[in-house]
Amino acid sequence: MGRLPTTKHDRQHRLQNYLETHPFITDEELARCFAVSVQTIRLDRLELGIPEVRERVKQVAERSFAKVKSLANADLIGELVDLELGVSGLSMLEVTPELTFQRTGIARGHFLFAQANTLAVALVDAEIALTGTAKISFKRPVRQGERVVAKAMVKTIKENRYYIKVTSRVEGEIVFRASFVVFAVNGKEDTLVADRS
Amino acid sequence: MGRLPTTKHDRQHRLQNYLETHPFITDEELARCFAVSVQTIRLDRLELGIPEVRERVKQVAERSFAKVKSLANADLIGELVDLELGVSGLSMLEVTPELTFQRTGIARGHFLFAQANTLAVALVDAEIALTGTAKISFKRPVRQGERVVAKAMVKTIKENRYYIKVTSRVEGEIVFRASFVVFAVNGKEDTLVADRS
DNA sequence: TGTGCTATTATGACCAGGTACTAAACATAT
DNA sequence: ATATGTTTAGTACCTGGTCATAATAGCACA
Repeated sequence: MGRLPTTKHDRQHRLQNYLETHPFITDEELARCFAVSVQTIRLDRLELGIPEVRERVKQVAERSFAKVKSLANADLIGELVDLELGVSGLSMLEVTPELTFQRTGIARGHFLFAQANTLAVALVDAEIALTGTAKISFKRPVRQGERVVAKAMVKTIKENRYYIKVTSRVEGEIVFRASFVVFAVNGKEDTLVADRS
Repeated sequence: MGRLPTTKHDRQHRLQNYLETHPFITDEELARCFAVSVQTIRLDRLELGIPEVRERVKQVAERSFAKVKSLANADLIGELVDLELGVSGLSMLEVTPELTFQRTGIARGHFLFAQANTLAVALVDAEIALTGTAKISFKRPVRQGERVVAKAMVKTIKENRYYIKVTSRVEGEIVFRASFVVFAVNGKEDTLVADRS
């Protein structure tokens, strides 16, 4: 290699890193930013297989477009794999990095809760189901990459109150437990759902 | 107005709608799609104040980039407005459409839980804090547009266990209550956090 | 000292997807 | 026939590139 082995390699490295956090920057701006010519930047991109701005912007747009949709429309957290209305249900949740504390890689508790809660609510055979109370217990932390299987069972139904138990496991080991009281609301909202809108 | 009042107006309307669901389409493609010339499309965009493809793509990219970040990196759900470590804390959460059931406009319970839980965990003065158990109670449904204020108080600390109460209100009215037991974990993970990684 | 090698920069032709402007064709009501 | 609104066409120019070619700078090595 030449006499400036560090320089070029180093610059390309920094370029790559920089573009990950600033995907919307043009070659011209990059050139100014790295104090080299536009052509050098283009050569670097070529060698590194990095597409032009517009392509990068488009990629970001498409990817996060889909992501926002999937996150926003998630009426259900976790994938429903089995459901017998009013009786029992099963849901699976893959612990992706988004669900964890970045520092520790441990899943944030409320996602386990969310999985259990949405499953419990899904079990209820009514137009609208609202969680009333819950007792929950985290047995051990769940880490990135683990697959959480939540199993819900309806224990009792009294009037419009469903008593539901959920147990979440990772490879058979219990990681989370919850008992829910869920209110079934049909048609007009009753006193519980007293709101003035 | 002219003799084709429907046609033009109607086309522009459809154009606008179409672009909301397909923001990445070029004028040429639009022209083919609406069976008019490219110039007509450009005039329509001009009249409607719709920017060119690249600009639209960029907007989508920037907006949803930020959104994904804010959703994914939300180590904290809700905005922390006050915090006295180990004593008490206050957090606010604006109920946006993403947080609600689309059908009813009622906030999904796990977001209220998440707000309370992250607040409780934030209160703990330790390297890592993990929720152990919780009792929660939803007092009334919260709707889109409401602003939930969660107030957390540390009740007791026994060894590494924090007993924390959280009360969430909308305009003074209690909508949610929770009691948490949170474990403080410093340095090496102890038996509770028994994992084999 | 010249030769070779790499890295960098410059230059020009070309492209997509536009903007901005001018002009012409078309339809139709008065 | 003329005025009016709609649509289409054409041109010059812009940004942010690709691709190919060439010139230049810096240093090693024999």
